[in-house]
Amino acid sequence: MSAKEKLLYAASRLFEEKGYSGTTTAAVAAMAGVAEVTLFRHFKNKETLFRETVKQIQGSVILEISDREGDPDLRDGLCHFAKTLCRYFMEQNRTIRMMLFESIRNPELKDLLKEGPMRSVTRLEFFFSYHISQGRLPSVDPRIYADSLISLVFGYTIGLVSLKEKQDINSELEYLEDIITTAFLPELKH
Amino acid sequence: MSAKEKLLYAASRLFEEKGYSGTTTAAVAAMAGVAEVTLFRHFKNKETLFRETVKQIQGSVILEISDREGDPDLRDGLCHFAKTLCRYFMEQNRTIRMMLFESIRNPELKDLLKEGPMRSVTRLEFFFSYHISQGRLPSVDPRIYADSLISLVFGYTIGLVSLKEKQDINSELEYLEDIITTAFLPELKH
DNA sequence: TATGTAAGTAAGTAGTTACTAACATATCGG
DNA sequence: CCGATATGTTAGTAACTACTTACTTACATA
Repeated sequence: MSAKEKLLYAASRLFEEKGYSGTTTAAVAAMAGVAEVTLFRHFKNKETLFRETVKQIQGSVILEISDREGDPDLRDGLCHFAKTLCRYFMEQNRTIRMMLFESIRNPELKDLLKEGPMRSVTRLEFFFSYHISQGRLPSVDPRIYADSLISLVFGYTIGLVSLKEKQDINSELEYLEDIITTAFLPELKH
Repeated sequence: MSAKEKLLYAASRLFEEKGYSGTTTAAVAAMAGVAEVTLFRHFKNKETLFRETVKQIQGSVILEISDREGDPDLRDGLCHFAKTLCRYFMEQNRTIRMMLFESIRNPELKDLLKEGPMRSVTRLEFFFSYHISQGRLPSVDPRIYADSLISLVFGYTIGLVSLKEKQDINSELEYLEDIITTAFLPELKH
């Protein structure tokens, strides 16, 4: 692993935990096991390091949720989608929370934040428009369904990790399934 | 206004915008218009100032959402609740995002975060159990309904303010109403 | 053998940061 | 009016912070 890679890896862990101003260049270099001056040879300044770090964090996001797009069972597809998204938000929750905060002062981070969730909105829209075309849902703008499911899962997961002491992932996923079949599109239940 | 009050007010604005490590005691004192040493006479250290600030921020939260608890119209009550909550999350979004981030390193902040949203969960539970008792909803645990509505509104609002460039509050509230009547409990629609 | 490249070491700069000490002044209740 | 309490002023400290400079080492390639 090159020095630059080591620095980016260390930086991602530190920025994620301590945010921009809580992270020092000395700490990043130390965690990467390289000299601090090497950091400044690869990155013009701390700000540049932060930006490049954020880019590669978000670049590593792979959402493997598309494999149910043509699922014949709407309810199953929905639950699968929700659970996958929930797991993703859980894994990335610290990065997300950090970026949610840093984007207050650095609005261009919004674009990077969008890349993750927004891509899933498009995916979900396809999913819903397919099921609408099959007559399984009333023919309204599929974006409404997509937005609401993503909002629901996002809110549920971030609330979960931010408020609860300890989480048992499996029981949380089960509860999420309950929520979806009971309150979200309950007409699906039977 | 006493020096202490001025300090707490300035601190709340700065911590909310820049977080803990982005805020300096000098800046707080300057914004409050008092000498920095006065800050340390009222608060043992920066950490204490932060904690007391956070306490009073959350202490000022008044949720006036209870006035529809016995509403005969489930759909109207729900929309009213959701909109009120949405407005609250919008107003408080920077504080919420800051605390969501700071609670990564300072887990005791979770308790303070809970006070706001959690109180509304209880309120909502009453609302739903009333309508369940009236036979307007299937008799499941009302907490499921409460959790999902709060998750939905929370996720929607935080997503909104964090991703969108400019928000027109009224059209966002309308869209939220669409979401609720279309995707959340759609059986209410008629 | 010569040269370029990536990394290290060591030292330092200029500014910031949380926090303290000592002393002076203002304000206010009794 | 007195005395206590609150606040200001000034100065300082020790550590930290982002970033720079000058020079060195190791290795690969021409």
